[in-house]
Amino acid sequence: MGITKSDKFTNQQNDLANLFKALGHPARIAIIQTLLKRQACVCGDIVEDLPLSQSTISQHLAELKKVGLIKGTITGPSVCYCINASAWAKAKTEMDKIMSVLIKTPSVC
Amino acid sequence: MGITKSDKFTNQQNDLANLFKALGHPARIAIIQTLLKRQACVCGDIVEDLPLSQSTISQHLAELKKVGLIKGTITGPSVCYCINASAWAKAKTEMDKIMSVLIKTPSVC
DNA sequence: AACTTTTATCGTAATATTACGATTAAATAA
DNA sequence: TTATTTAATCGTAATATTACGATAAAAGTT
Repeated sequence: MGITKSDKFTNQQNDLANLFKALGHPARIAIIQTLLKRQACVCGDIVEDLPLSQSTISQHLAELKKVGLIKGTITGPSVCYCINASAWAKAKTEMDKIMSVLIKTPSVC
Repeated sequence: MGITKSDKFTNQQNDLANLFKALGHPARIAIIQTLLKRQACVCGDIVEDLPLSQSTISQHLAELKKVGLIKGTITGPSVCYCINASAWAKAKTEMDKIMSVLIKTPSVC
């Protein structure tokens, strides 16, 4: 059918998947890197940096904002975006939780 | 258009995005967790554990295998899947590289 | 008020993903 | 050889994502 059966999985599984999914596009990785590079992080700056149209960038920003990894503050006519450090810390904790076990798992086959 | 412009981004950005993307589905998170729980990790066991059909599970396994996070060994008529610990270690290193900077980034706005 | 700048949203088209049943292929068992 | 078992692949339909141009909305400027 093509619809992801979120209801069949736990909240923990869905949340973690949504977090990974938000980072599962090169443009969104690039946006994060741009936000790191520039301290002043106006939307227009990102559009200048990336080879995508303004509307597409806006969509990607919305997805990152949806999972809370970035936040945007309206400053006059423009919007200042930046990393939401506390959300990243929380995300890292969740990822580390599963990752630290995984790297220690012996390969049985 | 709807096609991801991979060619416009760096290999590092594409690789990292592909890694995250592979983990961006609750079924694939669940599969990883099943592989952790059971040491013997025959495909059929996973199908029993998850509320998805055999063919769908097989597709998800293929995606995880594509990015190298799991490996499968043919043992008779069945296939034994398991975590590829070294690939996870590499993935964790890549993720940590960007994550550790992010959690220290002050929120300017 | 009229204009400009900036970003979000709308409408759309193209591609990708998800899911399932049916079939195939490969190995074992009878 | 002929089943049987197991997993991958094929065919398909439905939904989601990606991307863009055009338009709208909101704030500042003249």
